[in-house]
Amino acid sequence: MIDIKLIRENPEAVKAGCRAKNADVDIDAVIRLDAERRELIQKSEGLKAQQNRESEEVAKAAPAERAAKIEALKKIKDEFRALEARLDATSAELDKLLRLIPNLPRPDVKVGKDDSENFVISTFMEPTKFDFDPKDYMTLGEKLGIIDVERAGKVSGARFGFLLREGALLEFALVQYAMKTLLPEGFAPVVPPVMINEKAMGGMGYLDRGRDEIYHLAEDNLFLVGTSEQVIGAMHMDEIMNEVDLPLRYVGFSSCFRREAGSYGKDVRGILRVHQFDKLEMFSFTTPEVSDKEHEFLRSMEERLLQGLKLPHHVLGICSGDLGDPAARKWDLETWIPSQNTYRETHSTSTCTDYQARRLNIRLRRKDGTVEILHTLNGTAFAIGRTIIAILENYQQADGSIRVPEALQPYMNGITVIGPR
RNA sequence: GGAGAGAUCGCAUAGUGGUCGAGUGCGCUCGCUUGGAAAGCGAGUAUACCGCAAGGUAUCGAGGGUUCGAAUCCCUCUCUCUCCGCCA
Repeated sequence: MIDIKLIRENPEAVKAGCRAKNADVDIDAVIRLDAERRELIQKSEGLKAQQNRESEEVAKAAPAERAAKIEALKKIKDEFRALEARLDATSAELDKLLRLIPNLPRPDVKVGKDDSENFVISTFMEPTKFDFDPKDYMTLGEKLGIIDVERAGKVSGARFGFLLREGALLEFALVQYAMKTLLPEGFAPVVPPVMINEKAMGGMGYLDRGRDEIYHLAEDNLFLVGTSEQVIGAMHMDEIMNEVDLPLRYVGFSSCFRREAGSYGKDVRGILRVHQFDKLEMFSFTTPEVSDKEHEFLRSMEERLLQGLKLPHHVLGICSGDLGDPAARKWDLETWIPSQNTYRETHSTSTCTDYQARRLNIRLRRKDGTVEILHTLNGTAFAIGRTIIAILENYQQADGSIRVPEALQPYMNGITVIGPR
């Protein structure tokens, strides 16, 4: 949610931001409803004040006058209730519209209509070259017995997978490697719940849009998280943090669940796009003035993690039209996938400025005692499945075996090459 | 899953229809005192919204109801704790 004051004071800037994000929202209606709401507040609170005042007099009144006073107050009570009903309706309507307004892009974000206008910022390493015919990760993974989607189909259905043996070990190695890299930077590790309630999921804004991506456990009214970002953000809702405790950084490890509704036909084979995968996610709470710097920092962490694995990748600047609602700026890291002869998204980092925090009511108390909304940011440390895909394909050898990236070797129980069984 | 108890201002507690947005203690902040500190003394110590301001309104787990008036009475829900069952 953006700040209503911003709309009052600078509606043109908000309209421009919505245009840049291809969001069709009626800002003028918001302004009208806001004015109406404030007028109703003044009227109803004035009436309430009168009622409160005169109610007190009832207690002091002589018994003879009491009945008459109470009779008069009954009228005020009815009037107040009518006004209150109008106020509630107006507020609800305003709130509904307000929630549809996306976060505004930061000034440095390129304006563009969709992903075709995203642009490469930097590139690390040349695409991997092979002096043999490289295979795709599924061919490699199945042959090595470390990925099994066929049996996953048997027990779960399409878009699930088993990671087995060295495949599973790679997951834990990635976790260890990421922790070793991130903990010295002040990230607190966290294993969050993956089932969250309606308030938390709604607070993160995922129920207004994209609801059909989310698994809902109807019997218990719980939702499966699509990313630990949803839990880590919500875990501090309705809290006021002290300025001295910021930035507060977490690195969360969790399974992530996505229905992938509407992605039929895309990436159907293998484990690139599945209903369940594990992910390490960075999350920061910061003061507003340092959030842009923190965003750069999260991106630098992502680059460091990928560079340590020596995986070819590039950094993509996401244009305004391709930003999600909460994001004010986003960078994606795409890693080279030889079998597809292209880069695929493995990492993404966004600053949500105060957009999520306002909905979640997460604030900061300055040293001088003033209170304001803080900023939230998130970034992928590793989407494990996709990173394993990139490792298998880029580190494959002519005989179908896989070299283990040096950075992961300390965590692989002595395994340096994953060979056929 | 069964039975019971509870949820008040950072913490601990008081408060059963009007003088309660709310007392007391602890904590914290500032001041006095001191060579310095402790103790002691004094003052302060929530958030949001509306309003140019004065000020007003709301919030005692959440939502609804009764009443001229609700922390206090009624209903629903959530969470916490204890015992039993089950379990990693």
